[in-house]
Amino acid sequence: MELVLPPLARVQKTLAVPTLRIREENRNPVNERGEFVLYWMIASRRTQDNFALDRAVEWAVELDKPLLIFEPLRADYRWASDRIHQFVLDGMADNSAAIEKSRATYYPFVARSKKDGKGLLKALADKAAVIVTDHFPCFFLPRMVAAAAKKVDILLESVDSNGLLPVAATDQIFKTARGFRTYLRNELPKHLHSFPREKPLLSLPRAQELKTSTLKVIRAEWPPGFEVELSALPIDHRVPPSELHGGARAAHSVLKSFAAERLERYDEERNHPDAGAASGLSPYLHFGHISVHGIYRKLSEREDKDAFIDELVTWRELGFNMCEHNPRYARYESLPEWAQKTLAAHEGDPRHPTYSLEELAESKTYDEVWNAAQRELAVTGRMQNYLRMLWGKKILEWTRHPKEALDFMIELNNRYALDGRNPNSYSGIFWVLGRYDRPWAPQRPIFGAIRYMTSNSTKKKLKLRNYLKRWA
DNA sequence: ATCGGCTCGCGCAA
DNA sequence: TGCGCGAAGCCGAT
Repeated sequence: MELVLPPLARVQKTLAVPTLRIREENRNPVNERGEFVLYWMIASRRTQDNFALDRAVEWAVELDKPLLIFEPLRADYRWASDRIHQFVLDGMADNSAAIEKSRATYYPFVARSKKDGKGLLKALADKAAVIVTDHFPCFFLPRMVAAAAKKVDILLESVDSNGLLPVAATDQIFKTARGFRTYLRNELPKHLHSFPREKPLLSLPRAQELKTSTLKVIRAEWPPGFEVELSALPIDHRVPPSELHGGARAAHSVLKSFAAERLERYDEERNHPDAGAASGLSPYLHFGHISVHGIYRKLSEREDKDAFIDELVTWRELGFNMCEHNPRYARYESLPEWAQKTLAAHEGDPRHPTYSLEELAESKTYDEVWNAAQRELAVTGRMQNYLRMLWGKKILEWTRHPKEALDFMIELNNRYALDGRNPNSYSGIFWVLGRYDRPWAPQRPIFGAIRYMTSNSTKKKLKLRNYLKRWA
């Protein structure tokens, strides 16, 4: 049975940010003489339904200081590309428009070189009273926040705006969706009372706005802005921008069309590429352009919401649970025992053909279904959900070792997928190798007891004629 | 089109 | 200790 959640109207709500979501990243004091509260926006890149922003507003009210929202985009992280940059830049334009209308000040910053931006956070911190940032338990973000916490002299808090369940609610690592679902049924009602504000910027105090002179020197050294020539940046230009427009505005229009046109068909048709019943929200969730709370707020009254809510909450937050509590979430060794054992028993099985990473990247296999899925990924930054599973299973079949399959899946997914570098991407990739799954008979070459999938069965089972034509 | 068999760890009931 | 059951499996029998 799915996870069934109540309509929000039936939930009594409070506005304070729950302490479970707040973590002190260092033991430094608040600087009462600081000129502003600094919100360092790194994952929840939005101005609505954002506990971290709410927390920053709480500080601004308490200290009666202005709020500075600093949203940086680095160039030096792995997989930085035109595609990822364009999506984040789209989001910055929306954030700029929203913050312009408020009492807060916006400081978007796009690094022009790999070293550009070094020292900027510290420079801002030296003028600030307290820093609030986002807690995102994946990719390079936890390391970056920990390093920053050491470097600054004031209190740095990170706030978890990831899910309906705060990641700190439990230390338990769930091995199955079923177990997690059972846990959520009991636990989630306790957390639905705390919702982030729909319009937190309206709650800012009347405090004097930030004086332009305060940031004069800093602005001179690190010019703010989000209008930038992508070709001039030291990022991967092989991965072109997606046709998909990023940002909170686009995110809400996708949510609107999903609610109006696709949700009612979602349960029945989500697996069929030709049906176009997917939500399309995953890229926006990844970059924080929309939140699970905002989505739940919009859909909670719908009677046909359960199948989607199970994806959005049970499956999505299962991945956050893993990344938060198992720092080795991206390692082969984090697979369940039975999976490692059965894959090891078949290490010596012959594989043919095998493909190189770049042959796969360029869709140069013999398999038309697989090539289509990979082409969709490479061109759009997305891949139909059922095909993602088949995509991974075939990579396992076509590589020399399951560890190479894992490396290739991570590389291709993080390079091309807008929603790569995210807990859910790792769940999907590791599911291919047995995580959250069970053994399946009969034992097969290469796979052992790992669930086996084939392109022929997929073709029989799914409506994908148009999809194949489109990506041929 | 639908069904059973394949297989095993987890979590709950007893 | 036993038992039901699990993200979307595959295959062959009916």
